[in-house]
Amino acid sequence: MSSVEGQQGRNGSRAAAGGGSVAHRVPDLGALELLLAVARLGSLGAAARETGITQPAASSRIRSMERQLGVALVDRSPRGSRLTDAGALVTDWARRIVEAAEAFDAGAQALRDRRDSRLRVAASMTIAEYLLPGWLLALRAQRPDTAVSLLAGNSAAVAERLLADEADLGFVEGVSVPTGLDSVVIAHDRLIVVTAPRHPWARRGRPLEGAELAATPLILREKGSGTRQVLDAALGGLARPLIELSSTTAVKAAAVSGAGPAVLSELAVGEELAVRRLVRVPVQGVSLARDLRAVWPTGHRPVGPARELLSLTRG
Amino acid sequence: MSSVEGQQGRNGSRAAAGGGSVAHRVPDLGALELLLAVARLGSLGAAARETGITQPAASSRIRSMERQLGVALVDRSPRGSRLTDAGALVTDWARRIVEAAEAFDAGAQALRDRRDSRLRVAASMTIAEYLLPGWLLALRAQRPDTAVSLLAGNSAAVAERLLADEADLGFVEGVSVPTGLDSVVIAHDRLIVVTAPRHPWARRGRPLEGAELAATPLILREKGSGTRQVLDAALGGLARPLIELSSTTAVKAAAVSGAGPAVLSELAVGEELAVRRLVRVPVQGVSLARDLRAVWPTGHRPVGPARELLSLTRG
DNA sequence: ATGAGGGCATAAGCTGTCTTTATGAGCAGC
DNA sequence: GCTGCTCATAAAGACAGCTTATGCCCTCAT
Repeated sequence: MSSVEGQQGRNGSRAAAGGGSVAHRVPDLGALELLLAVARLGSLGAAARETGITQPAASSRIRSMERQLGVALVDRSPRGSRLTDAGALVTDWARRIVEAAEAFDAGAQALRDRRDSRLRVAASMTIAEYLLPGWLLALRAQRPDTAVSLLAGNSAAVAERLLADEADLGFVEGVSVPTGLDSVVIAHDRLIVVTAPRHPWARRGRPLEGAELAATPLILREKGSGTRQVLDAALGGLARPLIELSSTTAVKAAAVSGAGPAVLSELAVGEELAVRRLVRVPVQGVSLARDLRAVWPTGHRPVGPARELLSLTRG
Repeated sequence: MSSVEGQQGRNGSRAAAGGGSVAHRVPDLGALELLLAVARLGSLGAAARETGITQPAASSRIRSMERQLGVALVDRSPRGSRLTDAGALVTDWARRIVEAAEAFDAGAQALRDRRDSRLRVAASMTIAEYLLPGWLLALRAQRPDTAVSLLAGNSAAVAERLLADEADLGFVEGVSVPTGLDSVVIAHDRLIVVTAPRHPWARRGRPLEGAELAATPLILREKGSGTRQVLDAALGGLARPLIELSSTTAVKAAAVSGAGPAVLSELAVGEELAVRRLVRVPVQGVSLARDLRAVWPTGHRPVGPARELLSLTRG
């Protein structure tokens, strides 16, 4: 059993208006990375070396993190340091933050490197938001010195870039492939109907019929968005909005708060479903699937870094 | 070659040589939170007020974030500020980091509040690691002033705490419910077989048979762990380890690196599957499902905060 | 048109945090 | 006992971020 000793109670719980910022209660990324290094290497000093600081700095940083969290994280001994049980748990949670930060970094770097990049990627929003950072991380692991640039836009914009030779590889979601482009399906996405767990639909026995879906006011992206287009097409142009929001995130938030059923990409709600913040409502008789495709100008099969990235996306 | 990989196995992200730690390339949590506030409120000044700093501080912070990333994030105008296209993308990525930080905070706070907490929770590792932070966040949203304490351990330890009245509500994963406890199923988990995308099994046509699974050396958690017990039971005590590792994370990392097939909880690999870092191998004829249950001492139905939390976990 | 108000930028000074260097102390194995 | 590993402590310096105090720009209402 995890023996977690609270250390000292310094109560800095100021109930600030509007919700206190999490930044003051969570160690910064450097500290979390250091903790991961300690977990992996089993020694403060080694972790310090790896993260490029001195041993006393590491020691002090870990200690102040323990003070901040009010929990002992590592068992120090003259032969090294091991995580406490609580420390192991904290480290697992910390790893998620650091992984998110790595994805952020990979993406941000691609946004920056416009100029001299050896691989220019154009992607639709959903792909750029949810999938590309992971791919870029994988690519970096294989080819650390490949500078990538990223341009996000809709399908038409992606096609335009490719045809103007301003991008080497594109990714689009959607039913049809823009003319002038070759493509390969790299994954499947699906729009799904979700509700808050206590919504009546969350407990329905039988799957939802298309007609029922079309007849119910839904939380939707605005007209013109990719997901809305797919939905409208599937329902015959008849989706009834309960409210229209301009970002996937806003739609999710509204659904979570129980405002009503929402229709969203499976990619966007994986986390929410896993934790049951949202519940999936089965649907019958309507095809809400869509392919995710890699695209390139007809005849110009991807080569070099583009091929590398392409192969990553398919495994 | 039995286990005892200790912490070494935790191979999260190798420090990229030359690149340095991600912490230096990613804005700190405060800056990301500020960016989210700007996105939401449409004004630097308003975001500053909400995050409890002055307008010049916000201005400078956003600016230095833009400098750091090399991308313009915000379109300033005398009527307010809107995100640029790149800024919207960056904000979406940033949101993931902040959400992970919020989960971290919720969990960490529960580890700390041992003493005077009004709700004492005991949970098995998998649940504590993957689900509980989300539940705690939801609980905090409903009842902001409920101090929660968390104790993580195996099923037996959870039962022990409950029976000793050292915990109000427990969560266990497993086939059987410890004696002396009432329980309710709150979710279903399943062990799944995963491989790196280029492993031969990733492209098999037909599902794997139980016998085949039992005959193949697998990357596994050490004997005695919850997942290992379920697997052994399902296969008839016959799982053959290729290597045994002491943490879910280590198993994942080994599988991703292509060392072989691994067996893991569905909960642990949601993200990896979504991004195709791992591929699920269908299995036939073996029941790898397990229930996740909330448990409490027989007769003592959860009341107050415990009931509240329980109802959250079921939706 | 003119003043009020919201919104953002700049400059200067202060404060706190994290860092390094330098040192001490505990434990293992030869 | 010596060497090598570990971690802890102390003192001093560097840097980032904050605040206060301004100023400019634009829009809207009078």
